[in-house]
Amino acid sequence: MATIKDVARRAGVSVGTVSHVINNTASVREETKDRVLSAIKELNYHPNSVARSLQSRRTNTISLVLPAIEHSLGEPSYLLQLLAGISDECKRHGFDLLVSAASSDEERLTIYQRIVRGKRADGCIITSTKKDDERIAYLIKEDIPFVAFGRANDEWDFPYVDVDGEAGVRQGVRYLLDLGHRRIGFIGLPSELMCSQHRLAGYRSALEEQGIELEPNLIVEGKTTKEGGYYAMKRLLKLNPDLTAVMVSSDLMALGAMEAVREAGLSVGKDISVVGFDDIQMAASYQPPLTTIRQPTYRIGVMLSRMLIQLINGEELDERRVILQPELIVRESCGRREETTLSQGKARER
Amino acid sequence: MATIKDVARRAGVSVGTVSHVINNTASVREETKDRVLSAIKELNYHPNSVARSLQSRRTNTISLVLPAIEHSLGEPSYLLQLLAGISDECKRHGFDLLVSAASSDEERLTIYQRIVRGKRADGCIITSTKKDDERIAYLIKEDIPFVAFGRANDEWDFPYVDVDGEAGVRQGVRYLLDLGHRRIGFIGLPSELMCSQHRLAGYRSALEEQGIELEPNLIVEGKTTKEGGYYAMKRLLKLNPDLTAVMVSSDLMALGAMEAVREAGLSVGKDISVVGFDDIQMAASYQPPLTTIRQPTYRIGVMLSRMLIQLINGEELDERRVILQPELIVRESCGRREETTLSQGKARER
DNA sequence: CTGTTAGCGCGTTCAC
DNA sequence: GTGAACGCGCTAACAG
Repeated sequence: MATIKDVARRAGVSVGTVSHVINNTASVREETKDRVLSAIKELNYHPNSVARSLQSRRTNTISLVLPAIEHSLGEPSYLLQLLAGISDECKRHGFDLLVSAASSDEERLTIYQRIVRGKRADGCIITSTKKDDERIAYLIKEDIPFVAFGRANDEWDFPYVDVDGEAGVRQGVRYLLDLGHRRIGFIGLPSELMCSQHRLAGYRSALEEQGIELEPNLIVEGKTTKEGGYYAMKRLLKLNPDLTAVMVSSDLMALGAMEAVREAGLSVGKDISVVGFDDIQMAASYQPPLTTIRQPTYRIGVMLSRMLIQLINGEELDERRVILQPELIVRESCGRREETTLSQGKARER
Repeated sequence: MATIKDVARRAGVSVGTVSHVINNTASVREETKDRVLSAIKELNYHPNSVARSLQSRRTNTISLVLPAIEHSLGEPSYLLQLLAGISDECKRHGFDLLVSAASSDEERLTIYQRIVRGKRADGCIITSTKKDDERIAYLIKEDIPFVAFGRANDEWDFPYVDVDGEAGVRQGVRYLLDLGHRRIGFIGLPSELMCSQHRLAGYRSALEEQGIELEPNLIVEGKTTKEGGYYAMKRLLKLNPDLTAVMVSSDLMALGAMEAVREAGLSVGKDISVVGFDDIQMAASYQPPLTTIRQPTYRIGVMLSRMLIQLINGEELDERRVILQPELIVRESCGRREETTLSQGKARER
């Protein structure tokens, strides 16, 4: 492998000159520049990025630690879109992306420490934040550039990108209200997750707008799996025989919920309208296709990447806290509440 | 940030000694070793991996270029599982993983060149091989360590991992034969793809085993999308009114095929049995759940990673060409061909 | 404009 | 057992 010295020797100049023509860091006479350029070509020379990094104290690399991929298969399309956004924006700025997968939270922290202290990357992106996320505590303490996907504890001040889950759910519930539904259930996420509150708040505010009183019986919580949605829906149906619609906090759970609806001998979209959240890939292919709230996952990735790189470059951030708006995707899992539906609803009280 | 010099000064020894205790590269007196160790701790010192890489001419990093992620959403779970396998095995060997996404083939090549010539990684993994893959040509020419997921041109000799698509399809078709089906269609992939031939061969051999003659009318080809499967199935049904089963070369296409079956007023699993290939996440959740051939994607990732690292370490490869066996996953999209089905099949000839 | 040289942080001889 | 010195490939500062 040719080095800068080889090029210098071949072109009959010094290494300094070669460096200058490579980096445009000083004006070099046309003729010598040409000599250098052709020497580079002949030797098939490419600067060694490691040596560059050592000298510049920059790796031009950012790090991303994914949550245990094999276990989070609930949301593969989501992770991949995020990755695509991050990666594309990295490319645009000449950065590389170091990806690791961790199975536990402790392991994630270990990885960050290794990567960041070992100077393998200039900064990192963290996802799935928790309220008192120890990674955030660590990164702030060590003064390491990072951007988070998701909010956390209000005490900490750090740059993040998040989706407006409240507005998203509000849109979904408003849509159900517009279709004439009044008995609308809500299936929430486990409360330790940062976003569960936001989504519930959206449900609340949509109902309040219409002066509809909140009923505890209409609100249940489930695990973030298909099964979680299934059991949550069963409970909901049992508690509320007159239910005509449900807002579910995640598509995966919505899939389970629809199964429960079918099992109860009811029809999704006719007897019970269902709205999900995430717009996972399966949502569109399911029978019936699921109406849901789409997160701009790719854009989130782009924003995360862009902000982190700005941070690394010492630039001022345009916005330190970015909240992106989700979008209602109307498909076929919802229907207008007809009078007949109502009587039918009563009929199944047995 | 503390360097090795700081540690040496603090411990009252030379940098050489510090290096020795860190890397266990020479025996050091217990007492001095302790002094060094505590100096390391006090200074919160961590070796700079960039400097190490420069010195050792090794980055302990491998590179993976994903196909245009946002476009290949057909198979998100597949990519993620592969990534998980690669990443886990990397971790086991102390390697990091550099991930990039490329939208076109030319871009992929560019990325490999940049990463490999710039010595950002010690080797790379390539996926979705083609018959005359220019990346393979390049990597062989430049003598860069790499492992491919998928076979290619027979002229080239390089290490790869692949799935035995032929055996997989054969299993699927045998299963259909065991259920009594005789008029079994085949929906193939675009022929430029390396795996399309293997899968077709599996179909052929399964039928030949039973002495069933091949009929060109039963074999169609489609694009690797849901729509591709949809149109392919329509053609198949039109050409063969007496069809009772179909082997589809990809789950995504199988989903489309099932839609076409439904649209023709037929029932999947009853009138027409369908077998897919891949076991994408949606396969299990679909109505009806799809019987399919599962690729050991995670294991493939592990193998790729392990082989590449062996290559980088200059070790002899246990196997240079690894073929992994896929597995038939029986779900509900197939049924026994009853006599009634046959008459029903005739009935729809109009 | 171009050449020389001193590091960047570390591993590694080779003396002692 | 330990230390001094050199080199990995490159950039940058300074001379000329």
